[in-house]
Amino acid sequence: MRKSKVEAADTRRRIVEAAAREFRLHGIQATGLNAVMLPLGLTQGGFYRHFSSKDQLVAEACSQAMTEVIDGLEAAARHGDADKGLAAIVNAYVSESHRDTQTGGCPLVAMASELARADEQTRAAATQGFEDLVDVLAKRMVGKPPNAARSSAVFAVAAMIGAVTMSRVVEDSDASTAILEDVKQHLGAI
Amino acid sequence: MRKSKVEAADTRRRIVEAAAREFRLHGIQATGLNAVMLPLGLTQGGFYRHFSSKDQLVAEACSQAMTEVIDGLEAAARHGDADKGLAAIVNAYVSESHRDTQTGGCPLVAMASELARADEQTRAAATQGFEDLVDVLAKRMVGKPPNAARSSAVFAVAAMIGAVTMSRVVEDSDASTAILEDVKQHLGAI
DNA sequence: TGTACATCAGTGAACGCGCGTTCACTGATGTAC
DNA sequence: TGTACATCAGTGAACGCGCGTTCACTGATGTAC
Repeated sequence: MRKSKVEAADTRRRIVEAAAREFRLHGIQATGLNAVMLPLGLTQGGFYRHFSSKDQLVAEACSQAMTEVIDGLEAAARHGDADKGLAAIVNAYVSESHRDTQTGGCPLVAMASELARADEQTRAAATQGFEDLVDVLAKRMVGKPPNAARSSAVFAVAAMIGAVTMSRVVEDSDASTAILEDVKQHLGAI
Repeated sequence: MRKSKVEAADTRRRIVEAAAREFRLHGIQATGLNAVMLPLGLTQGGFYRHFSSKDQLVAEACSQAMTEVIDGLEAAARHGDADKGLAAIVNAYVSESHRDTQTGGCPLVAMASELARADEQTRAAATQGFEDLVDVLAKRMVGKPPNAARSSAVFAVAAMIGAVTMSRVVEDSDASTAILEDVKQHLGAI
C-alpha cells in the first residue's frame, strides 16, 4: 500500500487543491474531509498522513487560493497597456465572471465570515493574501507617493471585496450586476 | 404547560433576538438550535412550535439584525449636524467598535459568506437589508441627482462592508485599524 | 548489487459527539355552550 | 358566570446522520548492511 515519496507529495498537493476548490464552493464548515478525499479516490483515514488537522488544511487551502487569485490578476494586468494594469485588475476582480466562479474566486469573498473566526494560521494566510492583493494594486498607482498609493489600494481592495460579496448575496440578477458596475465605475476615479 | 398567547409571542420574539445575536457571534452553521434555546430556559423540542425550520429562523434573525443596525445608524446620524449625517453614519459603521461588536454588528459582515449560500428567504432578507443600508446613505447625499446618489451609496456600502469584514480577518491590531482609517478617509471624499 | 528489515502512505472500521427534526406526552389556556 | 372540553406551548427522549479524529492493519517503498 505504501506510495513513493513523489506520489505522496503529489497526493498532498492534490488534497490542498481540491480543498481550495471545495472550501470556496461550499464554505469551510460545510465541507467535510470526505468531500475532499473521496473524489480524489482516497479515504478519510489517509488524510492524517499529510495534515495534523482540518484546520491545517484550511490554512494551506486559503494560501493556495490566494496565490491562484493573485496570479490571475497579474496575468490580467499583463494583457493590456502597462498604464491600464490597475483598471484591468479591478475589472477582472469586480466582474460577473468572478461572482459566478464557484470554485476559483477569491477566498476573502468566498469564506469571508468564516475566516474572521478561523484559527491563527488561517487568519495569517488570509491576512497575507489581503496584503498581497493590496500590493498588486498599490504598485500600479503611478504618480502617487507610496503611502497614498497603499492607502488608496487598501480602500480599493475593501470596495472590491465588498462588491463581489454583496453581488453574491443579492438574488436579483440586475441588482447584482448593478453593484459590480457601480463599484467599478467609482474605482475608475481612484 | 401551555403558555398564554402573549407569553408565546414573547417567547418567539426572544428566540429571534437570541438567534440574531448568536448567528452574528458564531456564524449560522456553527450555532445549533440548543445554543439559542437553552440560554432562554427552553428546550429544542419547543422550537418547532414557533418555526418550521432553522432556515426560517435564520431569515428572521437576519431581518431583525439588519433593522437593529439601520436604526443604530439613523440614531448616529441624528446626533450631529444635519449636513454631517453621512459622515456620522460612515464613522459609526467603519469603526473599531463595530469591528469588535461580536453580537450586535451588521449581519452582512458577520455572516457574509454564509448569506451568499443561504436559501431564498434569507437572501431576500439580506438583500432588503443591503438596499435599506444603501437608502440610508443615498438620501443624505445632498446635491446629487438621485441616480448618482444611489450609485455612490452602493459604492460606499460595498467599501464599508469590505472594510469591516477585512478588519475582522486581519489579526494585527494596527493593520486592522489602518484598514478602517483608510476607508473612512477615502469615503469622506465621496 | 542483493537481502533483510524498518518505514509509512493509504485503508476502512470505529470512537464520541452534536446536529436538525420528530413525536408522545403534560397541563395550563382558551373557548363553546 | 360556570363547566366541559379542545387546543397547543413547551418538555425531553429518540431518530438518522455526518462530522473530525484515532487506530490496527496492509504491503510497497526505502534503507542499512
